[in-house]
Amino acid sequence: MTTQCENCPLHRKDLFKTMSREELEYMQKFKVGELTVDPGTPLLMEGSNAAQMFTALSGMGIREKMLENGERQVLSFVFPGDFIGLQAGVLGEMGHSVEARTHMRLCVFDRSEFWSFLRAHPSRAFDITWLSAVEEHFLGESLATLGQRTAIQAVSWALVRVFLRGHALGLVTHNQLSFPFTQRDLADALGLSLVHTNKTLAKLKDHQLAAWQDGILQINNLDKLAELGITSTDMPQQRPLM
Amino acid sequence: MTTQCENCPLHRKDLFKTMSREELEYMQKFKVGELTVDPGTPLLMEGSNAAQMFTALSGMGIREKMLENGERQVLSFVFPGDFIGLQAGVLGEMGHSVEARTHMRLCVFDRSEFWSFLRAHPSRAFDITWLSAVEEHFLGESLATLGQRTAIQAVSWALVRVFLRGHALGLVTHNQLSFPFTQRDLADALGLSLVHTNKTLAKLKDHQLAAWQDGILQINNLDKLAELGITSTDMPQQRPLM
DNA sequence: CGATTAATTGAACCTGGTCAATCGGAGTGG
DNA sequence: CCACTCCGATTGACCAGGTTCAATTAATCG
Repeated sequence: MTTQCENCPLHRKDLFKTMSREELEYMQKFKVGELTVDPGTPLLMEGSNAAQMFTALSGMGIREKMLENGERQVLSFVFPGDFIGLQAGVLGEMGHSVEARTHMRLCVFDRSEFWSFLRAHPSRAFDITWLSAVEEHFLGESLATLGQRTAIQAVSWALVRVFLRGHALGLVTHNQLSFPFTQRDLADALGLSLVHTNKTLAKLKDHQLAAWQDGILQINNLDKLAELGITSTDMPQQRPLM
Repeated sequence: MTTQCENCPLHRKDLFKTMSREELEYMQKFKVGELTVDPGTPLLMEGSNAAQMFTALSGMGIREKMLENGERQVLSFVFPGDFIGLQAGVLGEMGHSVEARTHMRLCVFDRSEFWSFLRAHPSRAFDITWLSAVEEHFLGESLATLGQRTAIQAVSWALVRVFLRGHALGLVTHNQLSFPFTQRDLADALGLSLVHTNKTLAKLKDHQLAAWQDGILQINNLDKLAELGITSTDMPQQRPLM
């Protein structure tokens, strides 16, 4: 039994642009079903020509890319509301893999109808482009992190970004956010070794800035953390939901 | 006197999808003029809400991002055919700056007409999304480079990518390509120090793999270089031109 | 209870950064 | 024409941020 789009728990959140009744109706038509997966389930494979695209409704995941020598780069963390599989949708091939890290519920769209959908609803084409531009923006920031920030700056930056995104989604209570990833995931996202990531996190805890244990990220001093990470505490702007 | 789109030297190149007469006509309408700039001219500023978007017709440039501590990250090199300013066009704010590195000629579009243009021509909306997805794909590769490749692997990867892009544009003669950037540009693109970038380039020259002097990049052994850079020699696929 | 996975910590080591000096070419002014 | 300056490239010496290796703890699970 799939949820009606009008009852979707996401599109009422402040982070997302409100959708008109009409928009909800044709999104409902575009939607072909729902998918529920367990932690560790691969959703899309790098290099694959997937037939489906998704919007994450709940749960979290990871976008990652493997090198031929076995090294892994984590590109970003997947949060509720994220659109997954755009590259397969337009390029016909994913440049990275996507994997669930928690139990996830996803809204499923059919790639074969993507083109006619965009053609019929140009405002949604614009929204897709918007999302893609935001992703590009974020990857640019990540690039600057790996290239120019030191380890402690990078970790601080990452925790701030994650926390703000979680906050915008209303997932933060008492400055705490569920962040169900491993230190290895974060290390591979920042291009740091696991050991050094661990020691850097320990430093942040010592300095009473942030603590991340048992899958819970607690931020004790967001402003100081942001300053250390050479970044701001601006909230993500409202974004469209697919 | 601006060039007619149908006489555009770019859209006949193999790298770009051929455009129908009809497409050429409405691109011609969308185009508001041409811009010619000298090396060093800033085209778009990070954080700005630019009124214009461009397609590079000739010359090369650089996309870059500054951190508040003064560090610079080069995101990518701009080649002929690149669309510039998508972020300003849809997000209303650039996440990076774009600067000319050579004399450049650019095709100019007006942002205020962007939305109505996309609405009127959904196939172009799709192409824009396609370009954005390719950019995202590339930034993902860059992230993997900064995060996972060693210095010599990173430099090799970069030279291979640049060379293949140049080759696809027909800019390569006798395995040589004009690559009018400084070692500092490359260093800031790869997150390496200038000194180490210089020494790494020297190694590649010693090993008879690639030489880059006086703005000319010469590749002596593309396959070996690609292998060292943990990448492939696949040519970029055909792309739309805006 | 053994096996597996994540986190943690110490110690040795090395890739790549920083500092500093030099060189060559291009432009500029006297 | 020469002196001077500026910029990019180059090289050597030293150093440190971060990696690698290795061992331990703790939690989960069949």
